[in-house]
Amino acid sequence: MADIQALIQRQARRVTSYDVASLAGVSQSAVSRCFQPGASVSKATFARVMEAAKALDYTPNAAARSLNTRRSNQVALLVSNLVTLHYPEIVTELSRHFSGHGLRILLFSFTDEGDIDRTLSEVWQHQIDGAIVAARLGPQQVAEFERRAVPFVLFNRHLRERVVNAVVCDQAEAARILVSRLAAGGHRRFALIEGPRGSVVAQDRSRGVSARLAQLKLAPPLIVRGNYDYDSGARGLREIIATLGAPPDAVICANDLTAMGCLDCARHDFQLDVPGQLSITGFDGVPQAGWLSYRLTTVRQPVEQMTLAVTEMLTDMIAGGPGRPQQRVFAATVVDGATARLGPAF
Amino acid sequence: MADIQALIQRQARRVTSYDVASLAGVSQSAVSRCFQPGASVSKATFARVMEAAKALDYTPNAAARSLNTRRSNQVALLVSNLVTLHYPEIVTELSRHFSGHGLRILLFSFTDEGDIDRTLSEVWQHQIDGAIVAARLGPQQVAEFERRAVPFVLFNRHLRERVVNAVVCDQAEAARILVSRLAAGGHRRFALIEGPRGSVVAQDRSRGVSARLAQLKLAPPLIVRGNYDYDSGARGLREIIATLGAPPDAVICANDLTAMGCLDCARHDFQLDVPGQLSITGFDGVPQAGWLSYRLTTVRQPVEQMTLAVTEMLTDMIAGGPGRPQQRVFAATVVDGATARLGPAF
DNA sequence: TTGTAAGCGTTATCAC
DNA sequence: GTGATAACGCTTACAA
Repeated sequence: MADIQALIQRQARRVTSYDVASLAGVSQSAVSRCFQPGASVSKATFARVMEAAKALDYTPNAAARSLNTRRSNQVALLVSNLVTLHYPEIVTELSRHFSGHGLRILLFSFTDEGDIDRTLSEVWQHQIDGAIVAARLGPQQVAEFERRAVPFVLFNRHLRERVVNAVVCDQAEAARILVSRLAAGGHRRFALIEGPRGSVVAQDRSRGVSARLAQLKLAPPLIVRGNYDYDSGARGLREIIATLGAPPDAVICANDLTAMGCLDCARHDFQLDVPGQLSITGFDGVPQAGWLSYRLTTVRQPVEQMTLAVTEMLTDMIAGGPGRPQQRVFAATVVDGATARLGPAF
Repeated sequence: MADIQALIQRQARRVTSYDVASLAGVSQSAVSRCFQPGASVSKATFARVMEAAKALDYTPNAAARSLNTRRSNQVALLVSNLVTLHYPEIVTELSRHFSGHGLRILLFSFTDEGDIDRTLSEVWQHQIDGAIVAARLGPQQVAEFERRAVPFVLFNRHLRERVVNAVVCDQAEAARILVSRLAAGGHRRFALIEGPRGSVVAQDRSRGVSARLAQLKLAPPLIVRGNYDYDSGARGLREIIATLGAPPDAVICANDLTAMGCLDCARHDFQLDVPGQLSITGFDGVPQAGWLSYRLTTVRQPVEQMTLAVTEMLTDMIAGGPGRPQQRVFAATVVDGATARLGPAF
């Protein structure tokens, strides 16, 4: 008893496996084994060790463990804050999924995507077991991941140059389907409010739109630049109407946020009937798009499935070595809302 | 040169400070010093070491470092996903602020707040330097933080029993002001769509509303339970109207999301003129509340200031020991939108 | 099954 | 300013 008290006293100095060992009357390595998954310990020792551990409030020191296992059980999540604002759920979803595999998320977020190099140098300091990258990554940065043999998966990004591990949603295909159905609904004159220049996703969407319009022998869209935010919608629409002198048949917005801004501007500022006089569509399928005031016609990305795929890919790589790079592509689905006159899905 | 090549070859096995030392022709401890802030190294050695480090792509091993400094430079962020959905920005904001102090955020998120105990046992494994808790924490859990001498700050939570380190927004006061101005605007019959039972913030808001109404000698509000989400708004309003047989003068919603759901339901389903026939208010001041379709009358929490305060408090504690517990209270401000007839601020 | 002892890659404490 | 050397708290052969 006095023994326990003495040890508890020392606890301010941190309880180690030695303390537990001496209280339980076993060796330190026995204690260590008790805290490992498939160890070889007798029922009796295990019980005594656990009792002692509980009495002392002992928890293994992760730093020491990771020092010789060379695994930190930590995964870096690199996100630009654009991502967190649009899909707040992916951060917590990833955290939940990974914690099921005993992995924790170490967060690296940044405003300016140019900061990525500085961020990466911070990343290397931590002995992360892998990384999820939901931000722009250049070829030389990808090369650094490979040189350091750190498993990584890109989220909704890809490299044009070659295949790297990535989970993406087929944006161009989504755009094609959307345009097809709008065309089938009778729209002829299109405008497009683009996303920010730096975004590959935005580029894919824009290209998909233009490509499909060309295929259908329709006039190319009037393109104005946006920034993925709510205000871009109103700014974009004003610019479009100013340029054309009248509303087009349809405005395709780079994402839902922009579309909702555009919609509000069309209705409140221009008193336009949407979709009577003008169709407006978004991309993403965020929860707000479903709200009664919007019921936006959009294209939904299967975010939940995508985060699951990321988890699966990364944990596999961590467990079993590199394997060959693969890209998992998910299809988006059109959400037939109340802001566009879509033709049949044929 | 051959030397460098040999070392680079071995890099697959991980570059250590010894590798750098031997390449630079100095001792290992010299290398170590070069990577410490206020070390004592000559310009010459520093230069040579850095050159060698760059050549080998050396980065200090954080696990080893934290093993004997007893600091991981990691801070745990405990959030229920309610928080992340409502304030997606706080996660990235905290990450940004802390990274300015050389601290990284280790994310612990959970759906069910009951999971907190299991989560905490995971937290202790990592040698975190501190914790931010944006989730419900009971007295015994607070005690555990204290017993383990882990600095922590509660975000928008507090303990009824005693003062612990916390950054909060004065919800009750916010509710009082809101009710006062609604009363000054001529409202007499109030209804309240509450937040989830478990939320202290929601409770404070409810109590503030009831207390102020009582003070003003107005009838107590009709209270219906909600869940902080968009659907709660419509469900709540239907229940209120069913119970009263007619709309009240004002519906105070526990948060913006609920208020927007309530607003949409009032306008689209009940064809009510808001704020002509009915006033609706929220709490929080989320970005969506400002959108043209809503222009919600609400009460804004100074989230940015609050995250800054958290950062300051926690980094101070990490640097300078415990200090005495303090609570930093911020005031909310009424956002005079277009969904309620508010009286003067007097 | 259990104990002994050698790392893991740093930082910290000394002499020099 | 610099270089030995002892921690830090664990995992992991290897021997018993």
